[in-house]
This record gives sequence, C-alpha cells and structure tokens, in this order.
Amino acid sequence: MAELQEGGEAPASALSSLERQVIDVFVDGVRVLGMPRSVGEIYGLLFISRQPLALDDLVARLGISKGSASQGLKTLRSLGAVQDQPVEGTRRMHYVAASDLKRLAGGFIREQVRPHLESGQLKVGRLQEAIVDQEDPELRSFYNERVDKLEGWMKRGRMVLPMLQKILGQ
Amino acid sequence: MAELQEGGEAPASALSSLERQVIDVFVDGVRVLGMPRSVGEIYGLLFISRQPLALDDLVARLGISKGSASQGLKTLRSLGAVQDQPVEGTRRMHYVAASDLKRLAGGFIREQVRPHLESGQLKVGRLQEAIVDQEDPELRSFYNERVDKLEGWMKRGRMVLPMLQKILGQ
DNA sequence: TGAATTGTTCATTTTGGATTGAACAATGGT
DNA sequence: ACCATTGTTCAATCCAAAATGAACAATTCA
Repeated sequence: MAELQEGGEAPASALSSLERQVIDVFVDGVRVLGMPRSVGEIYGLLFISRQPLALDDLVARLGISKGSASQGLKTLRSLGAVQDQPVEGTRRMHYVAASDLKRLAGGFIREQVRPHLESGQLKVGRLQEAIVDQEDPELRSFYNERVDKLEGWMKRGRMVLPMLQKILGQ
Repeated sequence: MAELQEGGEAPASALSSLERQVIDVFVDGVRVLGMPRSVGEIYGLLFISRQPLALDDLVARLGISKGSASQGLKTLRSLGAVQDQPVEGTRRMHYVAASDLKRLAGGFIREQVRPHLESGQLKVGRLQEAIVDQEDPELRSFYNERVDKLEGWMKRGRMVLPMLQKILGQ
C-alpha cells in the first residue's frame, strides 16, 4: 500500500514562480543577518503557504535534506519565527511562519544579538584589568581612553535594542 | 641598503596581549555584521594604536597578506571607518581608525544595509505584479495579504535606519 | 629615463560553516 | 511486543567566501 506519490494529502510539486520569488527575498534577508540559506528558504516557503507544512513537505518542495530541514526548523523555532501546529488526522507535526515583526525582531535580538553583546562586554571587562599592567603612563592613559570608548559603545548597543524592538513592534 | 629589519621606524613586533584582546573583540564584532575576519583585525589594531599605521605594518603585525590588508582597508575606508593619514618624512600612506560611533553606524547602514533593503523592495515590487496571474481568488487574496505585510516590513526597515543613526550619534 | 617603492587586482588556494545522509532515538499503531 | 512512521544528531562532504601571492600599475626618487 501507499506507493502512490501523488496521494490525497501532500502536494510535493515544484515551486511556483511566486513562491520562488518570495523565498529569494527571505534567503537574501537571512543572509544579511548571518544565517544559512536553508533557514531563509524554510521561512520563506512557510510564510507564503496557506496551509501548515510538515518537515517532509519542506524537504520535497525545497529539495533540501532532512537534516537541513530539521536544523533550520530548530533555529527558526528558537527565534520564535516558526510555530508548531498539530494537524488533526495525522501525527506528523506541521509548522507555520510567525508573521509579526515584533516577535521576529525580539527573537533575533534575544538569540543572536544579546549573546554577542554580552560576551563582548565580558571581554572588555577583562581588558580593563589588562591595562593596569601597562608601564608607560602616557600609553596607559591612551589605552584607558580607547577601552572606555569601547565600553561606551557596548552600553549604547544594549540601550538601543529595546528601543528598536519597541519601534518595530506596533 | 636597508636590510636591517629592526630599523629606526616601523615596529613590526608581535602583538601585545592587550592588542590581541582588543582585536578579538572587533573580530567578533564584524563577524556579527557579516564581514570578514581580516577587516576586524585591521580595524582593531588601528583602533588600539597610538600612531597611524602603514599597510606593511598591518601585514607584519597581523601576519596577513598584502592582498587582504589592501582589500580590508578598502572596505573600511568605504565605510568611513578608517581614514588616510599622510605622515611626513615618508611617502607611504598611513591609516587611522575613525572612532566616532555615528560615523561608523552611518557608513555601515549606507554601504551594507541600504543596498539590501533597496534590492529587497525592488523584488517585492515585481512580486506584486506576479500575483495578478494567480487565478484562484481566495489564494490571490492570501498572497496579497502576505506580500503587503512584507512590503510593510521593508518600509518599517527604511524608517528605522535614520532613527538608529540618530540614537547612536550623540 | 630607469630603478625602487608602494598599493591594487585577480586567478588560485584554503578554510569555516552549511549541507548531506545514514544511524539513531522516540513515538504511535496493531 | 513488534513494526512503521517521524524527527534528531553528527561525522563526512561540499562549497562559497576569504586569504594568498604573484603580476601588475602608479608613483617617486636619483
């Protein structure tokens, strides 16, 4: 049984021109944000799909591996950009794209930006300590000035994130 | 003549621990912004150097190739993150790091963010046209809704950039 | 003008991160 | 309990982007 590929449920056809174009927009988008192509493809296809899609739909329609699809979905879920959606009549999980900018921006900031900012601050902290070793007083004061500036940038970065989120989310 | 490596001018010594640490911070930073490691190294070393440095100083102290150094400087200059600084007594050009956040953010937005936003908008425009081909009216209206949302995101993106720049630059 | 110095370009090589796919859980159905 | 279905993990592979380095301008100096 069940050898009919074109069964009653899952359309695994090629991408329409429109779908391809939308996906391209997101592939570009995530690339700017430093994320892998497959993540953009997955989000793009979900974004432009009226029905929730299962992992195997993504594999079939995008022509990517199960591994990529699984990893990509994991990333997108951690960002809150994709949500599980149970579909009755099957135990296969389906997924939908979250399409509210506030949530997307928030997830990205929380998962990708904050961690870097924090590790940066840590490093700058250690840096402050390293300066006291500097013998030459003139050089030491130059270093202090620079590291203070760096610290200021980080602080400003932290300050800007919530503002950004607020501006985007309304 | 001039076979003495440790001449009277250019210190091509190894990086101090402090220098190494500062450079690491910037390597991380530019990585988040999707730029190559060498760019972070170059900016980092210039940022923490009291004197302007020449291309060959960067090559010697960072241990990168002349090609990388030249390319990296080109990028940094286009961002306004590094400025030429003639040094009297030599015809070799020297460089200094611009250290004002407003300028840095402005350059990055202008050179890296805006172009992507604009090409994205172009694509979304073409997308609007592609929708009219869609026969099924219900699907067409779904597509319209989605593409409108996408367009809204882009518009909001354009709106946020100047705000960001303003917040950072004071 | 010719030689030396300095920076750029670009074909090749290298490499880090993305993708693959097979082995492995985990769960559901009978 | 067993088999079928579905998703995850991770070592191996692949590939796009970065780095290299040699050839090539473009200057400057003698």
